[in-house]
Amino acid sequence: MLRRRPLRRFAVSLLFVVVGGGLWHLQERELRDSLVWMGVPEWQEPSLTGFHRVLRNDGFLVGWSDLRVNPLWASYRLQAVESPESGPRPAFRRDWRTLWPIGTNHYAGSGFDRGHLAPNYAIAAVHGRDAQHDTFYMSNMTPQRPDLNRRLWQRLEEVVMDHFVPRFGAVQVITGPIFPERFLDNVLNRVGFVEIPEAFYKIIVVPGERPRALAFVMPQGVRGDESLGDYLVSIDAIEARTGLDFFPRLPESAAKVLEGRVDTRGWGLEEVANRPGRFE
DNA sequence: TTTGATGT
Repeated sequence: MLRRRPLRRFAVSLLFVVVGGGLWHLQERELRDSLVWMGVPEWQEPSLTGFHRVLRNDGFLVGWSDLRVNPLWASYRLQAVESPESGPRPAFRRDWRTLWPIGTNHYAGSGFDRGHLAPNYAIAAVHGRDAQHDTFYMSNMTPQRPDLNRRLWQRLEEVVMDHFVPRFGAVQVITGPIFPERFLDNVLNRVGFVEIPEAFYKIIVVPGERPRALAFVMPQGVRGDESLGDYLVSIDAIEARTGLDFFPRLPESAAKVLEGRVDTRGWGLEEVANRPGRFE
């Protein structure tokens, strides 16, 4: 009798681990699903450069690559709010989850900005103060040239929050960096530990029965005053350059329609494509 | 400052 007790104790412990772990997993999946549309992005084929782990933040998810020392994507939902406000700008923050020592001065003197993926203003306005703080994690930053970050990219983010969100009521955004095709060609092109992307993508989806999407790719070397329309691409084109599958749960037939072409009808892009930036 | 870096 006494001899069987350790075994029983082990069985009970195992039960707790399995049930508890299962519950945790379910809850985690639910939380993730609430922050993405049609599934968490996946890599199309197993590869070192595609590997990422998901960092969950307040209001947004980040796919973190320990190899590129970059966020490969950030995903968040924006819905219309009565009076969008962001409050004062928080300080940048080290993120210990990255393991890599990326302090807030990591980009100093490099000629690159600490460019947000999940944006400060829109996340703050929609998801509140705690979420805003999370956008200042260094794990949400990637090296961006100032003329892109402060001008063309800023204009795009402004159009998303001030034009698309009110127009459609809610949108899902996925955004991230694009690296040269061959990993080794760019492996030493870094700010400290952080690999420097050659371009950035942003995908905006209006969820619904018949979802619509608009997608952009913007290279580092812009002036900043270009028309947003010059950078329209299909989602397929972005998947080809990143190796990611952005909406793994979207049925194939729907994906073909949504991802295969550029369709600007109904977005009113021409009204805002040349809107000047805020800081020029 | 709806983006940031720089310098004190």
